[in-house]
Amino acid sequence: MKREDKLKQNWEFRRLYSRGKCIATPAFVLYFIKGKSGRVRLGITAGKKIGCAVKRNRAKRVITAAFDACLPEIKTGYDFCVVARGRILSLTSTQVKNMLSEKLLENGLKIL
RNA sequence: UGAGUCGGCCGUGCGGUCGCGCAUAUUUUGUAUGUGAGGAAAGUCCGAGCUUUACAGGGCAGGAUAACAGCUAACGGCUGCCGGGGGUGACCCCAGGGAGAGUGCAACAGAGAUAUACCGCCGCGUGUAUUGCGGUAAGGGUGGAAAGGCGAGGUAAGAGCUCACCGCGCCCAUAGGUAACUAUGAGCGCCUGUAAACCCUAUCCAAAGCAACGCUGACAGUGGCAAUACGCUUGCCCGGCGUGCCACGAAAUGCGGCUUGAGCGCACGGGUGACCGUGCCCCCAGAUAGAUGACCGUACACGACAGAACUCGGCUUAUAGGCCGGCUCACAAC
RNA sequence: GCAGAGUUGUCCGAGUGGUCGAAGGUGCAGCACUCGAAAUGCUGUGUCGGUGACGAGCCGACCUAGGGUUCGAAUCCCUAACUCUGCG
Repeated sequence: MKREDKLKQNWEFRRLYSRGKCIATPAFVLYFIKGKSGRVRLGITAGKKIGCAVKRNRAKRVITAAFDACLPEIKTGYDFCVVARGRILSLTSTQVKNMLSEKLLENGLKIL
C-alpha cells in the first residue's frame, strides 16, 4: 500500500459514508464504493471511542497489515474505508485478515 | 528471622522470514547498509531557550513567591540547615513573613465577641414581698475562642492590684553560628482568632505562542466610517504618533523552522549535599492523517502504565512484577 | 499541539464562608375542577447506609473525587478525573 493510495480528505470519507455500501463485523465496519482512480485505495478510521493513543495506533496497524495481506486478491477500481471497533484490540492481524477476505468474497470484490 | 523506613535500577530477552519511516551509498526507482518511542513520551502545573509583535519615559492596576544559606540558564524545583508537629526509632509532614500599621468578619448559642454585666458577691438608701443606685469580674452556664495559669498577700467584695513560681511575646546585652536561630541574664508587656478576607513588607514579571514565524507560488471581491473626524500606541491614564482606516468573505497546499544539545557515557578531583571542574569517547527518532505489525523457534516471572510532534530543567499523576543497597525496632543465637 | 470554560436532586438550573440537603422550574404521585381528558390550582416528592418491621420516625454521609486553610467549606487554595469550546 503506497502512501498516495491512502484516503486523506474529509470529503472522500463523507462520500463513502453516505453513498458507499456498508458491511459490519464485531471487529470493524467496511465501507466500499467504486472510485475514479482505477486503483485500490484505503482509509482507516479509529475514533476516540476505541481508547487512548496506543490503542488507536494498534487498531490502525492491525487493519493496515490485514489489508496488505488481502491486497493481491482485490479487484482494482474501488475505494475502501475501515472503521475500527473496540473488539479489534484483542485480535491479531491474521484473524482480521480472515474476516476481511471472507467479507470481500461474499460481496464479489475478489479476483476469482 | 519478622516488621518498618529511605534511596536507586530494570520495564520481556535472543534468533529467523515478510512489511513500514528516515539517513547514507550505489544506481535509477530498484537494491544494500545503518537506525527507529518513554520513565513517565501523559497532565499542561511551574521555569527557560527560540520566534514574532510591542516598547521615548513614567505611574496605577494585575499576577506570582514567602524562615535562612546555597545549587542552577532559570524556577513555585532541588540540597543543607533552623523552627513547629507526628512516631519507641530509622524517618516523615508543614503556602513556615506581618494580626504590636489599618479596615472587615466571627452565624447559632451566650449577659457579653473586643467589648459587657444575666445569675451571683459586696456596700449604701428605702424598707422588710421587694426594689433603686454604685462597686466587682473570683464562681455559674454558652461557645472553636470569655480577658495568661496556680498559690499567697490584700479587700466591704474583688481584681497582675502586689509578690513567688511557670508559660508566651517584644527588645537589649553576652556566648556560639555566614545566617535563620539557640542558650543565659536584665527590662517591658500579655488586648482572641482569621491575611488559601482586603491589605502591608520584600523580591520578580511586556504579550503571545512552532496552529509562533519566515520563504516561494496562486487568487483577489463586498460593505461601513471619515477632518468638530478616525485610528495606533500594554489592561487603563498621563504623554507620544499617523492620515486613510476598519470589518466581513474566499483560500490548499509546498519548503524551511526540525534536531549537536544548559547532550549521553566513563574516569579523576572538589563539596556534608544539590552540584561543579578537567580529560577521553559517542552521535542516539524526526514523521506530517502521522513510521514498530504478522508468523515461527526458544527461555521465563507469561510481560503493567502507556506512543515523540520545536527543544530542554523540574513538579504532579498512572504503573504487573522483579533486583540491589543504607538505616531502625523486636526476638533468637554466638 | 496550544489556549480557555465547566461539573449541584430524574432533567434544566440559582446559590455573599454560617440560619443550606440546597431557591425555582421540569418530571412523578395524590387531590380539586370536568361526563371524561388536557390546561389550571393546591399538596407532597433526592440518593445511600444504620436502627426499626421492607412502614412511620430517628441518626449519619453525600454539591465530580482526594487533600488542605478555617471554629465552620457547595463556596477559598492545591492535585486528579470527566465533559465542552476556540485557534490552521
